[in-house]
Amino acid sequence: MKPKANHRWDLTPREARQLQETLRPQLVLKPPRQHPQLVAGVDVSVTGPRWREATSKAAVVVFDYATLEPLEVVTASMPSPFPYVPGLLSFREIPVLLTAFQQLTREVDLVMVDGHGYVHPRRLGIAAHLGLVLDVPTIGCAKTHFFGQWDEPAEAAGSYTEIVDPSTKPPEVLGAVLRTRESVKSMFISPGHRMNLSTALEHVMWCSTGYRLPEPTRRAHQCAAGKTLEELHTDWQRATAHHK
DNA sequence: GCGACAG
DNA sequence: ATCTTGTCGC
Repeated sequence: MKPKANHRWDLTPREARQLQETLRPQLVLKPPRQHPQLVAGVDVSVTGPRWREATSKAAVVVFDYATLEPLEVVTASMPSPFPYVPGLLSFREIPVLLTAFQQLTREVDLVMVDGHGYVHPRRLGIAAHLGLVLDVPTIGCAKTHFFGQWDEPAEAAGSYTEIVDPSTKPPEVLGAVLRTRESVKSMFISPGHRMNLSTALEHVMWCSTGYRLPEPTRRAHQCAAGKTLEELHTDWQRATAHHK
């Protein structure tokens, strides 16, 4: 998969925020009609104390949507191009992700990103930004709160509450806090590009197979740490056999 | 000015 | 994100 609308990434924080405002109106908050065939999970890890000497490592894992069988794993590595700045995570993590995506032999239908999407001060979290660049449906799936107000959902799996921005004229619904599994810490879900909230929640629940993190994100995190496709496939076969 | 702040 | 050990509970 290659970028369909790439742009410069070596920007100052101020320029980066301006670019986010420029890209914002290009977001499509409507999902495709047909169900996805291939879903990908992505994750980035950064090593090193000072970002100018740090290395970014990315992993992209592709699954068959219907069975969640892992089909392909690609990784990439490069010097960290940007420091961590709240609100500008995409400028730190997307460059190495694009390098990984270019190695993919398949065109995926859906990408689940480790971070927020529409839940963002300028509605352009990393999931939304990546979706725009690749022109692919994306979902933001974050482990912690970043922006907006919300209440804790009930303990049952599938329970959720809305995340709203109270500063808008009427308060805008940005995403949802979702209990992916009973009695675990909830996840922060929001649409990225070519997606809406209700469909995003359905996809995340479908991909949540007994762990707090949905399978694509959980596996991508493991692969960024060195796990191979062969190991993922062995795990999948064991889990599939045990589930029958 | 103060607190919050994805990964 | 990363630095880090053992420990409580289903």
